[in-house]
Parts: sequence; C-alpha cells; structure tokens
Amino acid sequence: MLSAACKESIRAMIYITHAGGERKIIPVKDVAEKLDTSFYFLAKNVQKLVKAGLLFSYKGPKGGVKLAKKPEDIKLIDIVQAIDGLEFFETCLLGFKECSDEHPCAIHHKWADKRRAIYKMFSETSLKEIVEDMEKLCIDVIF
Amino acid sequence: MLSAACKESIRAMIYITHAGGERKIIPVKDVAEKLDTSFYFLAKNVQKLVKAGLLFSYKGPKGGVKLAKKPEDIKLIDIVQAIDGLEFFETCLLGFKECSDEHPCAIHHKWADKRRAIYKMFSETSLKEIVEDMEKLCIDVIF
DNA sequence: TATATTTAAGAATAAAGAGTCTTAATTCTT
DNA sequence: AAGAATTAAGACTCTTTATTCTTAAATATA
Repeated sequence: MLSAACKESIRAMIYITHAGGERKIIPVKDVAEKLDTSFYFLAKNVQKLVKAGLLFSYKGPKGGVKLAKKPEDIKLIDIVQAIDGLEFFETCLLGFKECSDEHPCAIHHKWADKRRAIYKMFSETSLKEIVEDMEKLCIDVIF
Repeated sequence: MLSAACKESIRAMIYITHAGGERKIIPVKDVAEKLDTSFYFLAKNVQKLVKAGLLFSYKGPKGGVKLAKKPEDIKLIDIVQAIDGLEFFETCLLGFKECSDEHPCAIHHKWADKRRAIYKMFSETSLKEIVEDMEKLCIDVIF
C-alpha cells in the first residue's frame, strides 16, 4: 500500500521530529545512519519532502534539514501525498475503470468505509502525536 | 495495495462466476475479451489461480476454466493470497523491522484495527455475494 | 580566499512488476 | 490419424520503482 520510499520517509520524519523538530538542523547522513538505510535513497526522498514544504534544508557544513512546520501540523497524509500521491484513496480497489459513488462496483461501499477510515487515521495522526506516544511508551523512536 | 495482477484476477473470477460458475467451462480468451485486457497477462495469472485450487482448467477445444469450488466458498482473500500473498497483512505499515504486537511502533495498534477490518472484509466476501449483489443492483458484472 | 561539508539534480544501474510471445502438451472434432 | 483449439511453461521485453553514484551549488569555518 505504501511504497518503500514512503515508509522510509515517514520513519525519517519521525526521527527528525524526535531529534530536532522545528529547531535543530539534522544532517540527512545522520538520519540515514539512525535508520540504518541508504543515504542516497533517503536523500532523494528528502528532496521531495523539501519540495512539498514539509522540511527546510540547509546546505554546507552544519547543514541538514529540519521540520518546516510544527510537528502537530504535519500529518501522515502529508508525507504520503508528497511521496506516493493520493491515488490509492481515489481509485477502485478492483480496478473497475468506471467505478464511482454513482456507479459503484459490488464492493465499492464496503471498501469506501475502510478506505475512509484509513484516510481519517492518516490525516488525523500528526508527527507530534506519534513521537509523544513512542516516548511515553518507552518505545525506541526508530527500530 | 493490490497489484494490477490481483485486481484483474478478482475481476476475472467475478466474471467466471457470473458466466459459468462451477458448471460451465469458460475459455480464458473469452474472459480477456470481456475484461478488455491482455489475454497473455490474464492467462498467466489464471495459472496461479488453478495452482491455488480456485479454478479447474481444461485443455483443448471446448477447454477453458471453471470454478473449483462453490462461489460461496471462494472468498476475496483466497484470490489475494494466490496472486499477491498475504504480506500486506503481516508486516508493519511503516516498515519497522521489529514491530509486532509485543513490541509495537507508535501506530501499530491504530493500523492493526484498519488492517483487521480489511482482512475481515476480504475473508467474508465471497464471489457468490459479489455477483448476486451486482445482479441485484443491475450493475454490469464487468465494466 | 580556500577548503571541507552538505544538499540538489540528474545520470546510471539493478530489481521487480507488468505485459508479450513462443513452444509444448493436451484433447476435441473430423 | 490429423488438425485445430486451448491451457502450461517459461523466455523475453518493457516499464516502474528502488538504489547507487557523480557532479554542481551553496555555505560555514579556518
């Protein structure tokens, strides 16, 4: 459902929120190390997050990225939209080309419920909430 | 979430149920024509459905496929499992490697709800129900 | 100013998924 | 028995996604 790039981007955003938030600049290299992933791959996805207005970036020594908004104002759906787009929430589960609310396939309404619930969860869950929950539950923010 | 192959396979199974069910043998070529899709691609996926025990196949003139079970006994989840596998239902939404019920990530429980609801829907919805609904609602079985 | 550090951009490569084709095996019909 | 129809199997190509790398641009610091 989420691409590898999108999952990694969300994990990265969680880490950035935890480690620096809106204040401290974190080098992408550090993020890649913490996530135990490819710097190259991560850096490319981070560029999309910058273009989408979710991160500010700074070049040069002491450079890196930080949140462009308050953690409570960045929702999971924003990251999904920036990386994968919202096609998942807009197309028929079975690929019927003409399926719509007015001309539904046989599982359209059942699926619409589930999809709406997922969309709701993604648009209500903020980075702030995630990070606070993880800290509260003594869960490693990244693992 | 579902691959193109899986969506098409479900549509094909719906059509086969509608057109022949357990009784009548339908050539894959006819299915491809009705679905307005590639015979080659469909045929390859149909092979998986045969191997998974969802379809019987018959070679030669008058050959084709028919359901290997009663339409009420074939659930969407069976098709998903045959084509895509169940990985979606078994792995962390964010790709945290060690995420589990015992060691959950911050959205594990929220997501587990949604995923369970989807699984439930997929394992409760049978081909019989889908086809009957479409016929009842005067929806083209394939469109 | 020179150097080192870091992101930006895009090229290059690898892997996976999608889609096509060819040949073999089977089986109905004549 | 021969020919035609149909699935089975696997090779092949194309597209997309994932991943790596190279070069350019920006900037802090000595």
